[in-house]
Amino acid sequence: MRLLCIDGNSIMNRAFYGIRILTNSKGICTNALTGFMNIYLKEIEEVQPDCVAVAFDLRAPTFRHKASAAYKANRKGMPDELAQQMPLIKKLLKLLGIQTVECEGYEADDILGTLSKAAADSGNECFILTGDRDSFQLVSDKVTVRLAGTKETKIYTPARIMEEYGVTPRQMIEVKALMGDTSDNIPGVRGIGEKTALNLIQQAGSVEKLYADLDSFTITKGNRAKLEAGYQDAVDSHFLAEICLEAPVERSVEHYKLTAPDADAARDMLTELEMLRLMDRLKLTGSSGTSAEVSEEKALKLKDLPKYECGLPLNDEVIARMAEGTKAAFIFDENKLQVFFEDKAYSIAFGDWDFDGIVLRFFESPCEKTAFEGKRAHKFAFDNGTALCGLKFCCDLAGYLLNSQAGEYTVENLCLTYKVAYRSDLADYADVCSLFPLAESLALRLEQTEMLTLFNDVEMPLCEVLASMEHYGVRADTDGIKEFGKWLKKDIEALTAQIYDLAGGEFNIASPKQLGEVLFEKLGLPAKKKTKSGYSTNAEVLEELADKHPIVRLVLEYRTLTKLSSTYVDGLLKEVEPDGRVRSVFKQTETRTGRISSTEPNMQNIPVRKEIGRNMRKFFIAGEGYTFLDADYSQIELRVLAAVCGDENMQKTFAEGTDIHTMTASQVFGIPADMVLPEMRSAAKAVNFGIIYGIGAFSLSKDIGVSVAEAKQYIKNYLDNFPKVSEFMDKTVEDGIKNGYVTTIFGRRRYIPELSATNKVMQAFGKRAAMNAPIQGAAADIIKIAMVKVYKRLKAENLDARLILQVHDELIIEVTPDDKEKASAVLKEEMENAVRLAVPMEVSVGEGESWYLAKG
DNA sequence: GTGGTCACG
DNA sequence: ACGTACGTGACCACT
Repeated sequence: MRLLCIDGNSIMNRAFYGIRILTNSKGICTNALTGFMNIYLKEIEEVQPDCVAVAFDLRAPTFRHKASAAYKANRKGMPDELAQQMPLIKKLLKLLGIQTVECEGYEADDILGTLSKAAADSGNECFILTGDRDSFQLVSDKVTVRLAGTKETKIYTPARIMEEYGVTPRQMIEVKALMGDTSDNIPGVRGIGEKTALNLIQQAGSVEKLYADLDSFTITKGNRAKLEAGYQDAVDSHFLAEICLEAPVERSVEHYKLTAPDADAARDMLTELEMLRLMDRLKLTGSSGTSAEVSEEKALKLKDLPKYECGLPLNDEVIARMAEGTKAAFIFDENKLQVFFEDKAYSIAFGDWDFDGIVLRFFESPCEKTAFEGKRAHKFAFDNGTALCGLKFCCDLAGYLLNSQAGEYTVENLCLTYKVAYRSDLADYADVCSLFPLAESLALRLEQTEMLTLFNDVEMPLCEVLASMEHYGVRADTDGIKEFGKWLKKDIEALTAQIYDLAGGEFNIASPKQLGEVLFEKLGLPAKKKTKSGYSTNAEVLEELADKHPIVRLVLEYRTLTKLSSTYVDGLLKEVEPDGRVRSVFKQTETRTGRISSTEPNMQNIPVRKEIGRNMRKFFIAGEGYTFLDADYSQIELRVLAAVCGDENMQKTFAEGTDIHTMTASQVFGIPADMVLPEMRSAAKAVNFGIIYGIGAFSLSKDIGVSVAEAKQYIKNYLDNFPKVSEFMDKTVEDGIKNGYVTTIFGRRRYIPELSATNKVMQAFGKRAAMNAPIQGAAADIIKIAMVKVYKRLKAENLDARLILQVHDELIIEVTPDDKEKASAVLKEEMENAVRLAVPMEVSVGEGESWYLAKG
């Protein structure tokens, strides 16, 4: 059996300091509870224990099993806010069927020690979950310590401890006896720190052996004196450092088996504490009308589905019954089509007679359709000169809206999450058989979360638009790309030779490791930053070294050219299809903010900022008899910010069409707009970006090359001058912490679990993500809405024009010269009027036969 | 498979 | 004392 022993005090402590104070409406603190349960649930998932024991300290003033009367007397008492939560966590754990253990006169550590030994002795596996390193001495073949740490849980086995400290787990006691532990009030030998203590124990093996023969070990004079002076301290500390393995607690592992929770009582308690997210995660929700119950009925209905009705052949006779008003669910990939219709699962596979014909006739049938990844079907229909009819619901898109960071949207995962029966025994048909009840459960959730409109009006129609874009693709000038590639390769060869020459030998310039060795060791350049695995050699570091040695410039140049050559020239040529076009895949369920992403090839990161790279865009050309229109939103994110926070000054600037960065500069620097210098404007621009990203003084200072103090001042000036922005950001973060998610004005949600992380760095990240998501997300919503409208208008007006690319704030259309004026007007109009906000949206349109030319 | 780097909005 | 702006994807080296 697997026993998970948790150091309750230590984990509560970590949780408390990891999350800022949270309270319910009555002022009861809940942050440590939240943090504890987050860690607990994650660990349960990873460890999969059969038994769990949570140990707590219990201090009795009168009795101590350890000698020192002053033992831990001066350990800092815990703050009230944490102390209040201790009885709550104990109560909650009991209600959840988890055993808690406390023992008068013993610390949590002693209980962990006793239980881990008992478990190991009876042949079971034990995992100790704690936030501090005191328990390392307990590690053995059967006992693993899981250190709930800053970034993630670190796992300590005997080998890991040997690797990190060079001693055995038991020797950790000896080490601690020498170095002491201030937080545990173990004195240790005065003046001996961790390094020395480890070194001595590595040599001697134990305190006893060390003192038995101080002469036979390598010890510096000073340390020798310290050791001689501190003998008694070492002996006392050794006693204190050793965790007790004999605490009088129940030692049978069986005793700690997880039992069924008292769901009603737990629900009441969590309702009282207003910890609804946790309730949801513990799957305690649902006695009254939530999705769980509704789909429970569905689950029953699904189970009635007889197995033998799966896998019937899909033929025209069946399709003929799919009249208007009937409903079908389907899953399609290029190799097969499965359809659930009239309580039976039908199927046809590639290679079966008339596969394409039957698939297309099904797609054209007027029945109402529910699908999984319906974009594939749209694209297949377009590729075959027809269209998919009646698609009402894509489960993957619904799953994405409900939680944009769920990762993989598979039918099975969604069924699991949204409580729909999944019949694995139906093998290949399990997915399609679950689709209807799944869609129903998802639709209900969309309604509850107020995202049904976003789903029906934006994401569903958009998947057809994306399929159409994928269908058309973009024409690529392969000869042009190849020639550019040759030119690049020649330059790269010349650079390589020069670099080898300056380095005094050949090496792999593309290897950061080898490059680091050459620059910082062989050539002795000053190393600025380090990464986990060596010297940092990124462009920022190299840029600073550019004056120090001629090789640095060449390396930078080499990087630029090889990037172009490998990623863009070679990478792109691989993706060109026989008809001379590249067809990127636009992913609709990938980003956490609501943006779409582009792969194979990524058409959203084709170079533009520097001229050399920008040349790549000359090779994306309009098809024969067509030209490009390129439209982009001007400062869409700042406009969104101005609109949602309600700052009149910003709104006025956009309404009047004056320059936002100049206006910001005049506010930040406190001077009239006509006195703003170009440097000031560019600093203000950086501040504006920073605001959108969730600002930090350090990064801003780095970005614009001023001191951190100055950057701080800029930010302060900004927030003082735009108090509405400041309020909006505070409110957003607050909402994020309260709800666990933030939303755009269109209702798109982003859950931000990092906000309740135990780790400060992660939490800070959570806050920045919370501030950014409503802005980046709303901008994504707007262009998505525009795409749907543009698509419809181009069709309705019968223009020979089609959307082919989207780059976050930019749309590209391929159009005949005859229709370009009309299409241009449609593009501008629909983009600018996609939504009505407190500030106008401004769009500029360019035209040209290549992407390079069309983008003004 | 992960980390480093760099291309884009 | 640490790490450091939001969101992506592709390529290379290296384990």
